[in-house]
Parts: sequence; C-alpha cells; structure tokens
Amino acid sequence: MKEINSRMEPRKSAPTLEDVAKTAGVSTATVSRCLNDPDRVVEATRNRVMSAVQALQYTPNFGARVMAAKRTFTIGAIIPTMDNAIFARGLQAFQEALHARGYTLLVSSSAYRPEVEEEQIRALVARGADGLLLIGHDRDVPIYEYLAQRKVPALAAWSYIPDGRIPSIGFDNRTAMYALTQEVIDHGHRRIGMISGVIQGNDRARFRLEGMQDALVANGLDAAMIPPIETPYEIENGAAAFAKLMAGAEPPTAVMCGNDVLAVGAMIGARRLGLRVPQDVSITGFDDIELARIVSPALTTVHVPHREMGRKAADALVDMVEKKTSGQSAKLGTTIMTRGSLGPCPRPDGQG
Amino acid sequence: MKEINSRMEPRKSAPTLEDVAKTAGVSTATVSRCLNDPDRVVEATRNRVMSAVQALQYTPNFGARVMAAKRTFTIGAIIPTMDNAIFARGLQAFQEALHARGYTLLVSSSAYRPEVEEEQIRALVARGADGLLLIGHDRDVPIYEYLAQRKVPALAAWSYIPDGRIPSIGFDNRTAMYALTQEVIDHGHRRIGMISGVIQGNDRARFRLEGMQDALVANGLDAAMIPPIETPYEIENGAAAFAKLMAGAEPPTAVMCGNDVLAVGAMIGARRLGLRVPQDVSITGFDDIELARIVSPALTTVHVPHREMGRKAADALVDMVEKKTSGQSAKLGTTIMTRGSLGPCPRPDGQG
DNA sequence: ATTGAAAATGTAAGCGCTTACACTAAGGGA
DNA sequence: TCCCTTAGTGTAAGCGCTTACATTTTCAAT
Repeated sequence: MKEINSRMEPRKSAPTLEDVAKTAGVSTATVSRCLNDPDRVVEATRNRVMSAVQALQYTPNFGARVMAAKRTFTIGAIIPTMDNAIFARGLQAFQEALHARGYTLLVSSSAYRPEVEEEQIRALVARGADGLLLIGHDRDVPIYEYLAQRKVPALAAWSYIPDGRIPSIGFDNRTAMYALTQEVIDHGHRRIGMISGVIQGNDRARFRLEGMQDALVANGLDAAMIPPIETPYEIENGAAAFAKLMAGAEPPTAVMCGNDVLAVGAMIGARRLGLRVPQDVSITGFDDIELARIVSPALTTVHVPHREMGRKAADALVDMVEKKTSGQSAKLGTTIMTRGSLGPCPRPDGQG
Repeated sequence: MKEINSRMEPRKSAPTLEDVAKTAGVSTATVSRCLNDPDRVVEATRNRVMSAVQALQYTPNFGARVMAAKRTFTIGAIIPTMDNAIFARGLQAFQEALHARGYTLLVSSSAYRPEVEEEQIRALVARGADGLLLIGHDRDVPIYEYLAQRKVPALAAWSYIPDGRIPSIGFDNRTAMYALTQEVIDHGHRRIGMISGVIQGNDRARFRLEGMQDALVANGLDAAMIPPIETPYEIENGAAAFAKLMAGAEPPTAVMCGNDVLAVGAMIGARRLGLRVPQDVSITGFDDIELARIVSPALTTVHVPHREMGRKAADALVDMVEKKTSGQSAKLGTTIMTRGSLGPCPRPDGQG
C-alpha cells in the first residue's frame, strides 16, 4: 500500500537537489558540482546527473542557492532615468552580457536626485546585489565608504576618469565636448551659447560644460560672454532655455546643448521663434540618440558607443565580483557626427 | 587577553538576527516578529529590539529571508522593449508602487519576440519571482500552464480583456482605435490607410487594427480597400511604410498608425515626399508619448494613462501574491487627443 | 603487483531566517 | 479560588543549497 501510495502521490512541490541526487544515484555534492562546475565531475556521472535533472525538470531553488553561496548572482544598476534612450540602450547591452555570465540585473532609477540614488544604493545592497553599476562619479563620500565597508564592488559608467574612487568604463565627456566646440568654432562661430544639464551631482554635465568653456578659452574667446543655462534634461526645457538665450541683445549664433534631448528642444524653440537651423542659428547635441538623425535638419552631436560600454561594464563588474579584482577602468572613444544642424556662422564679420 | 581580543575584534561580517536578539535580550523569534509583524510584540519589547537594530545597523540577510519565508519579495516584469517611452513610464509607476509595498522589481525585455518572452518568464520564475507582470495576452498556452503549475501569479497590462487566462489591468485597444477611426471618418476621410505594428504575439496591435477595420465597416467602408501594412515599431519603418502606402494609384487621405512611433515615422515620410500634414494627408498615432506633442504639427492620438496603469497593476499583483486573491481586472479609460495632424479630407468629393 | 598522488565522490556542517509549537503569565468567569 | 483563555515570548526545526574536509577510486610509476 505504502509503495503504491508514494508512487501515485503527486509532486507536492518543486524537486530539490536531493531528489536529483537520489534518482541519479549520487550525492547532493556531486549534483551541485555538476551544475556549478561541471569539469570537476567525470563525464559518465555528469551525464547521469544531467538526465536526472532533465527528467525531474529540476530548477535550483534561488533562495537556498543565495544563502549557501553567499551571493545572489544579481547585479544592481542605478540610472538617472529610464526615459532617456541612451540609458535604455546601454542597459540593454549590459543586461545581455550579464545574462551570458549567469547574472540577473536589478534596475532602479534616481531621477537625477542624489539622495534618491543613495537610498537606492542602500536598498540594492540590502537586497544582496553582488555588484553595482552607477552612473558617473559625483556623489558624497559616505556612500563610497558604505560600499567599501560592505565590500560591494561598484563601477561607474558613462563617465571615464582615471582616478575615481571606483573604476569607470566610459568616455571622456570633457574632451569630447572640447572637440565638438572646436568644430563649432571652426565653422566661424564666436558667440556660442550653452544649454547644460543640471551640474549638481552630475559629472557628465559638468565635464561637458567645462570642456566647452575650455575650448572657448583656448580659442581666445570669453567663456563668460554668454552665461550657460542649466536645466533638467527635458525637451520642453531645451525649448525654453533656447528662447531665453536668444532673447538677449546679442544672441548666440550657435547653441550647444548638454545632450540631444535638450538640443531637440532647442530646435523646437528655434522653430517657434521662426529661426531657421542652421541658416539663422546652429544647434548641437550630445549622445547621438535615434532622434538626432530624425529631426530636420539632423543634429550635429557626439556619438557614444552605448552598447559597447554596457557590454564592457558588465564584464568588468562581473570580474570584480568573481575574481575579486579591483577593477579595470577603460576609456571608450567618441565620434563627432557633423550633420545639418551645424552650419557656418551667419554673420562672420560682425563679431570676434 | 582573550576578552580584550574579542572586544577589539572588528566586525567580521554583517550582524545577524541573533546578534540583535542578544543585545536586546530577547529571542530571535521576537526580533523577527518585530520586523515583520510589529503588532504581535508588546511595545516595550519592540522598542528595545528596535534600538538594538539601530545600534547594530542591522539589515536582514536577503537570502536567508527568501529561503525561510519561501518568498523573494520580488516581482518580475517582462516588457517588449525599454526603448518605447510608454513602457518606461508605466514601469516607473509600477516600481514606485511595488517599493511602497516592500517589493523589488526585476525587469527584462523580450524585443517583441514570443520565444524570448517565454525564456524570460522561466528565468524570472526560476529566480523566485513572487509574481509576474506581462504585457498583453497573446502567448502560447503551455506557458500559462507552466505559470499555473508553479503557482506564480501573473497579471497582464496594457490590454484589458474581461476573460483572459490571467487578469488584466489595461485599456480596451479595440474600442479606443474604433473611436479614433470614427473621428477620422468624421473629418471626411474615406480612403484610410493603416500602418500596424506586428500582429503576431501582440494583441494590442491586433485589437487596434481590428478596431480600425470595425469602424470602417460600421461606416459602410471597405476595410480591404487599402491593405494595412504590418511593421515593427520603429520610426524608420513608419516612414518606409508611409511611402509605400502613398505610392499606390489612389493613396489614402489619412494614415492611421499602430502607435506614435510609427506615426512620427509617417510624418517624416510625408516630409520626405513633400506632403504637408494635414493639408495633403492626415496622420494619427496611439499612446500619446511626449514626442506626439512635440512634432509639428502635433499628433492626433489616443492618450493612455500609463502611470495609473502601472500603479494599479502593482497593487493588484501584490494582492494576488499576498492575499492569494485570484486577481481583479480593471479597465482604464483612454482619451482621444485631437491635434494638428488630423485635418479635413483634402478631396471630399472625389471619393466615397 | 604495489604504492602514492591525484582525481572523483561522499559526508555533513552550516548559511540566517521564519514559524509551528511550546511555554509562561495575566486576566475573567464560574 | 481555580480553571481556562489569550497574549506575549521562547525553542528549535527546518528551508535547499554550497563547500570544507573525509573518503574512495583511478592510474601512472615503480
């Protein structure tokens, strides 16, 4: 009776390692090794175990695995916003690369607010993230100390600096913007305005602004001539800032923007004012999002290899988590995409 | 020596429940109850425990919690893409609501590919997701059975149907598109083209197309007169499809699009062909993304309350997970936003 | 054959938490 | 006064896995 009963009893719950071990006729340790480090098990045994896994449709219990291995196989990422395509794209690649390495991605967003970011960092660490992807380097020291104390490896992306508190995989925002500014100057522009993102807690925005101002100074121009406008990355803000910039007595002939979103806003602002781009005013962006090629005229901007960055960041971070390396920073190249929105200065003689 | 040594020894690792229990002078069970169900502990004790938690900076170990509670406090969401702002926005609200209920969100994307979605579902379940948010209802039966067998509650969003295999929080795509089509017809259009998203595995796209065709028929028009074009949701595809649609002998006077992305593409296509919107041709979208208000002319489209949907979906799903309810579906309202891209039919007499 | 090192596998001790159950103390009704 | 209920707390048994260490097997060198 008992046998029949036990044979007929339906599965009460998911099969465990022990069930697999039993059907394969080995110990749980061997099954575990088959799954985590197959090379340590001889082929014949491995085959036997694998068929048992197949037969039972065994899936390891996540919680138990985490508990015993003291790792969650989870990487956390905190990005400013999901609304900007650049992060969406980079994260996509990041996620794919993590997946290939057996890790899952946990994302949250900070809305560009440092205090929210800090809370999210703590939340992800509490949730057992094995490593963290952060954007940029500008944040308070205590949070770096917290990370160090908890021994959670972290990596910064979208901004490369050689000597940050944590390693970074990214590009040099300052140099890129410097080069783009030089391009604008080479087109004859002397009165150049800037619509920057919010600098506070955002080193990418800061470096871009600095790079632009450095280039002005290097070309003998007064960086303070047209004060930059700082505004959150929203299309409408770009339009508003553009209007403000053009309202001055001697408006700029070129307006450089902290990113493509602001630049598209600026183009809309120009349209509203009845200004033609680039005949009346040139506009540049940064990031080379899809929209940059679609607006008319197409946007002159800086192309950033978001996907490559995501992929490399994933590999670097997993290495830090697994091999306990301190992390290898990498600087990625950017490309200036000169397109229709940048034209020659409309009144090259009236200034300088 | 020993005492001094042990006193000076730095924390080897994070404090555990037991450490808290010891400092508070209670049992681990009491500490656990303080954290998870405070009402079951008398106030004096609770205060003592809470100070100990504070003093030790105690954070529960995630893995242990998961293992013992047999829940991960994680909700998985599988969306078609992060590239479309509508999902980004809805998910944002979803995540905030989950956070308020003590859950974390795990996101992955399927790139609109059913087999990828299925793999992601299995991956999230294996990872212990307590519940799943899915988009729409069109998927193979076995995956629903898998979910049922594993007892993982799932909820569909962005598409409301009253009698699906899983409950849904969303809107009626068919009715919304029907209403929009009626609006187009009321503007005098009789030759109406459609650029639809890919129908396969996407009930939202399917319902929108059906709603449009139903409206045509209800108005005595031939739904097959201009065959709809089916193409993935990409701006460039919208432009290409538009060009194809206008290349016929008797091109449509209005082109309705499966979503705003395609519609923006169609507007770009029109610009390339030298067609004015809406004087030469009207264009409509669906979703009311930010871009819809920014293009010129602004896009006539269907507004969907993405944030509200995300919030409601989170509450419904957590209820399913915690209270073991079978899940309450909800239908959300949509609004037709009539804007510049829809105008009167340019040649109202030459047809019908 | 014999031996010993190396390879393969087994044994079993946790990992830190939740929770069923046990126990104690405090009232309330008889 | 005694018993029974109930609220508050403690005890301890897992949860399913990984891995240090122990044991067995294999096999090359003698």
